[in-house]
Formats: sequence, structure tokens, C-alpha cells
Amino acid sequence: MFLGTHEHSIDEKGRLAIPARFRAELAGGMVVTRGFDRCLLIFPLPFWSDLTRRVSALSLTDEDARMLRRLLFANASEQEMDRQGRILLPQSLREGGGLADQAVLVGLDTFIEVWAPDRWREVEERLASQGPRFDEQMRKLGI
Amino acid sequence: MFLGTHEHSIDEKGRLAIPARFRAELAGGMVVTRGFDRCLLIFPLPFWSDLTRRVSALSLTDEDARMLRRLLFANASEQEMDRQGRILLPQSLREGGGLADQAVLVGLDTFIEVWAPDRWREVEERLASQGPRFDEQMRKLGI
DNA sequence: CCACTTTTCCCCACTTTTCCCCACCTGCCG
DNA sequence: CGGCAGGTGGGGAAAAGTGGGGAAAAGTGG
Repeated sequence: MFLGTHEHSIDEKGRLAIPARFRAELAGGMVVTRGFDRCLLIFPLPFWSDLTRRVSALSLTDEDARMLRRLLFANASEQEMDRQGRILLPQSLREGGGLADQAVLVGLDTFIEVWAPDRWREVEERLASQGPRFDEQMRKLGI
Repeated sequence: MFLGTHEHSIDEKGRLAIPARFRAELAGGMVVTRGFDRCLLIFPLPFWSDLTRRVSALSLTDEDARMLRRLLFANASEQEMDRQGRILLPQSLREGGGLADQAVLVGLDTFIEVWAPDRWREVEERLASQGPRFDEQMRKLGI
């Protein structure tokens, strides 16, 4: 269960520290790839396998499905932590996420999002202002 | 079953004592997150898991679902009590709840609300003065 | 095919923060 | 008045985060 936001630095070698609370769940390996809102996604390997199975089952002829495949797989990178609990973010991914020397890791229960700090603050503001919009959604889910 | 209001201090390290009456039910762990009226919520872990299962099952590609996920999980924090029955409130949550050095814990049967004392007094006043307004709502609920 | 250069990446060490535990204080109950 | 339980504060040990050095591997040119 990944929870909370954690701001960490990315050092000159492109390494990003994983918050200690998240490490146990990623010990079995992870995949880093590009997300949907110019952020990066970190999936534990089991979650990733499940995701890829469903995406690979999609039609080859559907344009949206092809684009989804490219987004997910073309920039994906399997990573393991070094003994200090860090991973190396390949340059292509850092560019894709607009990341420089700081990153915000956001735990979303089953996976993690990685944001450039200023971009994440924008998302937070949108969340604060759009709060009421979610009431209905949550009611639908019975929450 | 959480009942009653309890005012406790938050010390310089951001620690909040859980009322002794509440501890047994939170021994298995808890999740602290932001509520809806600038208060914090404390859920026992089983209650939380039940709450989040449906959200985590939502689609990754749906924008509204992604925002809902962020709203719910980004400011949440899993906590356990120390031997003195206290939990640590991360700074982001203290800010989110407008909390300084005092907090009011309000037991609401299945979960707990945490309020800044002055804000809680406002709520109490509204309860006292607006009591009659709830008649119709309660009739709807069949109470 | 060999040697040199460059990059990758692993590990060590320092600094800061976290958090755990001990001890004290206060108020309630017997 | 003494004992106990709940609440509060502070000190110390352990862990987390960060930066840097060195060895191995990969890439490049002679």
C-alpha cells in the first residue's frame, strides 16, 4: 500500500531515492514508465505483469490501443534498487516527466506517480478547487 | 466503536496522543488522511481497506478516476502508535487540518475526526443552532 | 585484436531526520 | 493519603537521504 507524497532529490547521476516506506513492496523489482499527465509511473512487477496482459490482449487494429501500447512500453524500464534504495531514471524518462533535480513521489495505493515539484503543485491546486466534483463519483462507489 | 470528544495536545515533534478508549480498536494499524471540512480523518485499517478497494480498481486511463485516486491517497499516511499510544501527524496533514499545538479528537462510531479546537467549537455552535434543520434529512434516512 | 576513453554502477561514509523508549507530571480512584 | 493510569516532554539510538570515490563494463579508435 503506497500512501502519501514524498519530495526527494535526483542527483547528478540521475538517481532517485525510493521512500523507505515503499521499498519492501518494490523489493521484487519494478517497472518505470511514462504516465498520462506528463508524470512517471512506478509499478511493482506483479502489478505490471497484470497490466501488460490486459493491454496485450487489446486489438492491433484499434488506433487508441496502439497509442496506449507505445506510451506504456516504448519508454518502460525495469529497475532494481541499489543497496541505498535508489533507482536510476534513464534520461528519456526524466525528459518525459520534465524532471530536473527534484521529484515528488506520490503513493496511490497500488502504484507510484513521480512528478516535477511545480507540476505536482498545480495538480494539488486543481484537487483543492475541484473537490466538490468528486462527491458524486464517490457516492457512486458507495463511499 | 469510537465515541465522544477528547482534547489533546500536539507536541513539538508533531505527535498526537490517541485517547486510551480508542486504542484497542486501532492496534491493528490506522490510516490518517484529509477530510472534507478542513479536518483530518483516522480510519482503522480494515475500514480503510474496504473504502479503497473500489477506488483502486478504477481504470488507469480515466482522468476523473486518476484525480480521485490522488485526492484520496496523496495525503494519506499509515501510522502505528508508539508504546505511549501516540501517532505522528506528518506536517502536510497538520497544515491541511490547520492544526497547531492542540487538537480535538471526535469519535464517530466507525472512524475518528481530528479538528483544530476553535474550528470544532464553530461546528458545535452550528449543531446547537441548526439542530432543527436536520429533521427532514433524518426522516429521509428513516431515523 | 588490443588499448584507451567514457560511461555505468556499486559501495562506503557523512549528515540529518525519525522514532523509540525512559522518566516525569497530573488527576482520578480507592 | 497512596497508588495507578493516562498524558506529556525530552534524550539517545537507529535509520533514511545524499554525495562522492573507485572498480568494472561498455564503447571507440588505432
